Amino acid sequence: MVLSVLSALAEPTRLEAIRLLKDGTEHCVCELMQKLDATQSRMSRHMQVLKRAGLVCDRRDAQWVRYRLNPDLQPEIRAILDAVFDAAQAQERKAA
Amino acid sequence: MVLSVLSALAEPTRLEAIRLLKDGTEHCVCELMQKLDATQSRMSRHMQVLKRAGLVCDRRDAQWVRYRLNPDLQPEIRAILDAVFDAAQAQERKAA
DNA sequence: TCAGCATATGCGTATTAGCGCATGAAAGAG
DNA sequence: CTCTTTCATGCGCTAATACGCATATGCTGA
Repeated sequence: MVLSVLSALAEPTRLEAIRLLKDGTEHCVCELMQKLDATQSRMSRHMQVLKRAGLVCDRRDAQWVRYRLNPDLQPEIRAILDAVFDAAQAQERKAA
Repeated sequence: MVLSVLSALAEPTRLEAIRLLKDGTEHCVCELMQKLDATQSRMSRHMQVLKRAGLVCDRRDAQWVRYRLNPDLQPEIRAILDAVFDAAQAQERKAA
């Protein structure tokens, strides 16, 4: 659902998480919380929101849970992500 | 700001309002509330949110206030809108 | 089995969003 | 000036969201 995708992205920490995951590789929660300066429970819950929106999927790997961008993401949803980060980047360029 | 755009779009009535405004023409609040089955105050407030997000602008015309898509919308933001409605349309096709 | 690390979640709380109702404000008609 | 139409907004309520803290769960390794 497009609406749940938009709500999921409309939060700074979640948007940054997706930005990190957009490199296509896996990232565990502990890495994300460090890079995004979030507490553990906060980060975990945000990742649940992204998961429920279908944007990411996770995999248990020993003690860790590895999150990655959902590889089966519909191309149209992926296009939204591209447009969003493109716009964010354009903002940064303007600010500089 | 990309985040405020995403929050603004992450609500069904507002998203539909933008869809209506995407035809490029002006629409008054009374028309929008009829087409979107919203009360007057609800519709008005939703339009304020869209306006604060920079997505629409308004113009007083006699008793009416005509809303239209912000003509100075940054191309990158417009690209988000296109991607969002493209995805929504793809959803509908899948449902059918 | 126990200790320890990584993650999820129940719970309580604070903030925010969305809404209806009533009212205010702008503009036209008579 | 008054009445009507159109739209915005103050107020109060409710629901949803976000958060921290504490705890539970899953896994590893000694």
